[in-house]
Amino acid sequence: MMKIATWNVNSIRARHERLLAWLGKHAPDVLCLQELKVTDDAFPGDAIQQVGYHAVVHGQKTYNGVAILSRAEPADVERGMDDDVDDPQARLVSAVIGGVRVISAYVPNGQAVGSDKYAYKLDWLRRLRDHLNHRFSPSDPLVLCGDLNVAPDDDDVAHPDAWADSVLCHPDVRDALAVICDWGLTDVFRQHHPEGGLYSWWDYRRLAFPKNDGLRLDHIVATETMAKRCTAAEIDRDERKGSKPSDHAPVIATFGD
DNA sequence: ATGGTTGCTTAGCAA
Repeated sequence: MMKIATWNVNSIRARHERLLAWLGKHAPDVLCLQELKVTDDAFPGDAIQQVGYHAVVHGQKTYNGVAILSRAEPADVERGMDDDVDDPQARLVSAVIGGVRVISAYVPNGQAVGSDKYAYKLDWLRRLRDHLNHRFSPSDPLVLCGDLNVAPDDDDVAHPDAWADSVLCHPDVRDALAVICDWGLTDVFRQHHPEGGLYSWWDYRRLAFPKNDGLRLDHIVATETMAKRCTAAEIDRDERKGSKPSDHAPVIATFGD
């Protein structure tokens, strides 16, 4: 059994205590993190090691930054994408853990449709598809986890009309994510929750969480061999409660042997 | 009610 989780912590400094508590409570085999907002040297690797986890870190000051925590030792670590683009933003890291290629991704938000940041988002998603194609095979045991900053369907959005054609829901970003999944990846959360109406992100503003005015932006997508092994998936909504939560809740998937 | 939050870094940006 292998429990793989993903969580956009929105600053690992601000979420240090919550992260350690969460690891203790849920004991995942793997936890992909996004939005660390620290450089590698400021990552709390010692505290994480003390609770039994290895850490592979691709950090960045102030913005972005991704990591993979794992009980088993990680191998074949890759940072960023293997392409010609000189991209200073730390948004992708991957490693092989227990024979499974695990990728932690923080897809650009895109800010506003039509902006430079939006163009970068679409290009980044296109590059990710090319990277998968170039580096890996759909027949590999592979799991892509992260804040993908796309709500795949209207039933992943509490108020789809309010978010229509936003950077999180625009047909262009939904298509770009579909192109990635067409490579050979299945949304394992959706596999276990076809009903919709379940969210992983709620804006800090406007009482969005108490009103459950959320979107499902954080995903675990897996190649067929892994999707077939996935026995359960959940969003840990409780982690969004209480004092000083991240605006994202963790997503957890369980894989049988 | 034309709003509201958080984090990083210090007044403005990003989400």
